[in-house]
Amino acid sequence: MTEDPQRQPATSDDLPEQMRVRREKRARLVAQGTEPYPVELPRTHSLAEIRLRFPDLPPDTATGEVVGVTGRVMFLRNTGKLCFATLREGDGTELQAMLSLNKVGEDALAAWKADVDLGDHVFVHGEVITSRRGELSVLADEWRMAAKAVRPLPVAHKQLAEETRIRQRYVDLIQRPQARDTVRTRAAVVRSLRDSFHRRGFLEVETPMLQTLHGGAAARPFVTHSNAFDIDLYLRIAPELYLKRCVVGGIEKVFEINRNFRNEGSDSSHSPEFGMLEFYQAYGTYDSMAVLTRELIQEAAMAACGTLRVTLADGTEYDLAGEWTSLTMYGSLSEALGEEITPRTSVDLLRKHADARGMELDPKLGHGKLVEELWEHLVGDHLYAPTFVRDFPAETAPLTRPHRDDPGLAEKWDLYVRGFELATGYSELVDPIVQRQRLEEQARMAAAGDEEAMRLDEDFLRALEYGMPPTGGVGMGIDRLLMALTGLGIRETILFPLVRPE
RNA sequence: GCGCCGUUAGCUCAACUGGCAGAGCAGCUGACUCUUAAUCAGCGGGUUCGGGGUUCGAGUCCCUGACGGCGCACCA
Repeated sequence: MTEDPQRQPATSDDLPEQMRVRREKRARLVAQGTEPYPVELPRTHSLAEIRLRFPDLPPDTATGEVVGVTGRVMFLRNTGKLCFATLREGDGTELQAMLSLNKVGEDALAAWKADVDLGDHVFVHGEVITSRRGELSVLADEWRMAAKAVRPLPVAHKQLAEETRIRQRYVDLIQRPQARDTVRTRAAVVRSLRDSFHRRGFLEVETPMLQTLHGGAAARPFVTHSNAFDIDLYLRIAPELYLKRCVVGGIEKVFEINRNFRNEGSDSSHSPEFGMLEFYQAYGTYDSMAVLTRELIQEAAMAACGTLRVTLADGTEYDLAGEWTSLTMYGSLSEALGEEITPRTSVDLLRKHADARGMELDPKLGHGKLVEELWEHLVGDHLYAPTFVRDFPAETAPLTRPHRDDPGLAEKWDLYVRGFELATGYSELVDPIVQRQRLEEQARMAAAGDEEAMRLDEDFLRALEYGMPPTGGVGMGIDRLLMALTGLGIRETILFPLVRPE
């Protein structure tokens, strides 16, 4: 490996002044035999434990309770003989440390002033008291460096630039309470989903991320290569075909929470890698799966927000309670167009409606895609309250069972929330002969250059041939569920979204 | 992929039709035993994203590249 001349170790002369100063402080600690990064500190309580234990002390109280605490220094107020610092621990809990000359001694006080910067982790040992102004504090009789920060924190009172927030999420997490809240909300949602499934007897599985064929969705995949097998592999775009193999094998209530990868553009609601939940239930239908989906989301909202009237990032309230609206794609589109649209409506007529609304659409689109495009433009983009949109054009859902009342329709719904698609559910196609025909058609489209068309997965078809029970299936974006519950963009719900290298 | 906007001190941002590159916070030195984004006095800190050009003179104008944001297209 060659050395990049730009990345040679910076001499201290090259560093910004503030980093140079902090490195010098670290070096001084080492030189005088003080470990700037000690392996262990005699911490007795978290800051939160102390706050919990002494919630309401009057000003100027001495408790007699002696503790050892740690925290990151977030504010410093050094006066001549009495110093104050605000310490913060990981969850955002803050506690004041006080260092007075007569308690901690002249040398320790001088060292505090000389060595401690904003951002350092410190250990403070002393009595729990309240200051004259009533601030709960630890009055130090000893302090130690717990971890010296050699890079200054950004100014705490200005919002970080969005790019910096994403590239240096660790700083965002230090500075911004909502960044920490989002991580906790996500954890609460994922945990709630797992709890909900376990209560209902579902089994969690993990299926391949590296696949020899990509399938289960219409999307362009990432390609990688196995040296040992000397074959190209795809990062999965969906777990669907493997979860169906599970159902064939008798795992009749199954779910997976894992990442999907799609080699497509990213924006405020799309990320190249995203969290996906898929679940399948033998003898379920798209109707029963819609009920289960609503329950999962409502339970997740209760777990994460404590209410079904969730408050979004912009302050508005969003109500997830009760039953949700349900409409059909063709019915709502007919209403929006003022003209009856059915699976038999001609491509020419659909295109005429699109042209009349100035929509520029690929001339190769067939009936199904045109209906979906028109519907999204006229109806979907405006659906704010949670809404199930039922009965899609059959041709755009190659893994879905034909509708029991109309073979031109598929038993498929999309759940729309705040103008975006949150989840999609199906009565799954289990007839191996029909499924083979559908996938052969997809393979012809792929051969004709459609990069999103599915490939013919012989092993999947072989599994279906052994007999798959009637099954309902659902896919739901985890990041999108977070977006629905918080009102944030997808790059805020993902802790470390993909960004170009600096 | 296309269009528009942006990139200036550690951080957040100013700088008029081209004319000495600034502020707040942070940092350094000093003062202060009850502060809360402490205060007061003083001081330092810049490859104005990179490369090229126009000009007596470029943060500013032109060309080009990188990165980012927004809109459109594709997608969930």
